[in-house]
Amino acid sequence: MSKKPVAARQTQPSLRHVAARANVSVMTVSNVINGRMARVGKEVAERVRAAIDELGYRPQRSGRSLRLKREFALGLTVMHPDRRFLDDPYITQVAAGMSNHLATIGYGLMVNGLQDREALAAFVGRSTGYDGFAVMVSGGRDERLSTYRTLAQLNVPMLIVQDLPPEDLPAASSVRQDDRGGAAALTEELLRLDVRRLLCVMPRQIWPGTEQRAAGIADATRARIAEGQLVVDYLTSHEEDFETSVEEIAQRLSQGPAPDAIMGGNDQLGLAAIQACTRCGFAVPRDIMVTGFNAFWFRKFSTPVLSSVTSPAYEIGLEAARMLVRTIDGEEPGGQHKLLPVHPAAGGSIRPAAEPKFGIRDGEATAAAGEGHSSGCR
Amino acid sequence: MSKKPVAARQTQPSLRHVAARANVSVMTVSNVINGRMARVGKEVAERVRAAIDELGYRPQRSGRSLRLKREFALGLTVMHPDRRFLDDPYITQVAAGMSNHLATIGYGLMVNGLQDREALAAFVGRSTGYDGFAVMVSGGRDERLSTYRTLAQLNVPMLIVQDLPPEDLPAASSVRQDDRGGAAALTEELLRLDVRRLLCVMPRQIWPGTEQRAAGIADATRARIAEGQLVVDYLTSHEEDFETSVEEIAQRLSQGPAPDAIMGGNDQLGLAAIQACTRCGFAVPRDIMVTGFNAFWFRKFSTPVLSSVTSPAYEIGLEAARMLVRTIDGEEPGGQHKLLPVHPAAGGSIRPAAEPKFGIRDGEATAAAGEGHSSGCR
DNA sequence: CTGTTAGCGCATTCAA
DNA sequence: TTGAATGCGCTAACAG
Repeated sequence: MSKKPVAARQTQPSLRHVAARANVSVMTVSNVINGRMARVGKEVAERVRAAIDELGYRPQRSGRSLRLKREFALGLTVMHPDRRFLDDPYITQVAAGMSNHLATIGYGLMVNGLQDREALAAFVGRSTGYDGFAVMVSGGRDERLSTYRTLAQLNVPMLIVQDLPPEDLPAASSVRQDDRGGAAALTEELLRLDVRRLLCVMPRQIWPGTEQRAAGIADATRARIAEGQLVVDYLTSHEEDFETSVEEIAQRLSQGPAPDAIMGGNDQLGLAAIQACTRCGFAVPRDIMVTGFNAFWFRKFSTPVLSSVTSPAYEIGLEAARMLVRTIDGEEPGGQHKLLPVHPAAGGSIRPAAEPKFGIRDGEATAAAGEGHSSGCR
Repeated sequence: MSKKPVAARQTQPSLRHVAARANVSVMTVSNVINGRMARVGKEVAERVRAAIDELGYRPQRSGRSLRLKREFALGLTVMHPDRRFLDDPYITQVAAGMSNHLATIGYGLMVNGLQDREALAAFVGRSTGYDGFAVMVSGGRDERLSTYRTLAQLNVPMLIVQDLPPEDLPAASSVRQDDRGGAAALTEELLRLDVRRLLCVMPRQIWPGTEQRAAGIADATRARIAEGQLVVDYLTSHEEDFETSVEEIAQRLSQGPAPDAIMGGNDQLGLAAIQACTRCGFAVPRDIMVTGFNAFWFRKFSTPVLSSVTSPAYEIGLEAARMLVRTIDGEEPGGQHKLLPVHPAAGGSIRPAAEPKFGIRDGEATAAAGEGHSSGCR
């Protein structure tokens, strides 16, 4: 029996209400809820559960958080100039992976888009409410590092997606996909098909991943370029405005000597390249081969289906959530770095002979190779 | 001077630490932080601000939440069988709209995907931590209503996106786009172009919006069907597997008499229809006209660009957040219902003459009509 | 203008 | 096995 009368409340019932109703102390109710059945008699537990049901009681996060110094939530912070920051399949897959993993352990995911440094400052000044967060930042490396340093002031575990932290943030973890290796492997595959002139179309809006892909292409082409066996051209294009991309690529195609292959820095640009080829009268893949990167669902919207590289974005989200939670739980220090492999995504925009030889995983590549073939425009 | 010594803590500084450092009481610090400058001397405020900066203090949400009975966060709950629930442009735009509005008022957005009723039950049993939530549910109407009823047990303001609540939930609000009217207008436009046989391709996975679009098509065709001037066929197709959709539509095209137009229940299916037409040797829009719905960015990936209807999904997110917050603040009761207009999104997959006459907004439609024309495959 | 008191809901600690 | 006391960080209400 509680001495203090329970104040009349319009709001949610609390432990006290349940305790009063079940004629037990609040601690007993707390123990029942948290499954500490060793400390509660069976009959009492039943009574408590009945009271919980009758009152529709659900534990209130804020009290629990205050007591345990745990928010039971992670953040996903995206620094990107477009206000529709979420409208990017990469980000949504990471978010879905995080959210789904967190749901299994009773955590929530808070998403935040920061359009500029001003929003970043406001965010850092205000934000609490999670135990750790993952961050995805667009822009050049220096800009990104500065953003990471600012975010580190939040003073909770931070995990960087698709990028490495600067050395002065040893506590920051990271999860990346092997963009560099994947791009190199893809490039080598094209080179094996006698590509002598290659056009790389990179997005104007830089992300860490696209930087790495450019590096991978450079890795794979350096020797041949030196030998004079290969010419690599670059074109920077808006990925946001598809039609503009198509025109920019088409214009380039109509100017100089035609490339044997076009590598898009992502799938959007790969699709734009296919359209540009078609528009200029080149057949894909016969005259020009085309590749994308990430193998998102919309790569199938082209004819032929865009050959690409499968991104484990969803798995990155899962892993990011797992790593952060382990660090928060003190099971693992910060500063961990994971690199997930990428796999070839067969399509019809590379000449078929190439597909089975791509990458390490012969079996999978062969199995997947059939995937795109039925969609040819015959 | 605080009597109780401030315990040594590894964690974040609290008001007490700041107060001790600035030699003031906690309330003064609180007042400074909350901008109640009328109650604080100018010099003292400066000293407090200095202490805040030196300690890197940020207010802790849980204490504030506990005291004020406010979580300063909204939820976005998506009930959909695919674990990659976020991988849908409609949902991401709603989420971005909500998140961006909430950021301006210091609120957070928590996203949740529920794959099945089991996850739903777990969610309802556990979830606290927001002051209200928006919900997007796929499936048939009865299923959806049952989901809304279950979610209503959370006992915080609920706003349904793209659907109306059942009558026994008068407190639930909603925001929708005018799918029915938009689909009807689009259909009428096609009928004006002498369509005598129409094929509607609807997704297998139902959402409230697709249901409404089907209703709109029925509205617009009923009379002509009765007069024997029009035949409408229906095809249900997976939108998830693009290649399968293309094949299903192509098969239908090769079976019976060819339709004059194909209406896709969404943009994915519209794109699939264009590919199916091409594959079967029909020119779009000359032989068969094709439409989609929502006008998401990827509609431009086809040649010709898919004619569609612009969805205000982002604005729906903004409005959802605004309405929920107003209800939470007690400025407005629940049970409000908003319907946002849709607009034609000109493309090349309807014969050009049609575009300017579409819908109400002649000026806008005419202006937009040029948009798609340059991308024809000429 | 500034300080004191009290209590939000919960779980750890200790006592019965 | 159960209960009572305590305090996490914060702010409304009131006292000085």
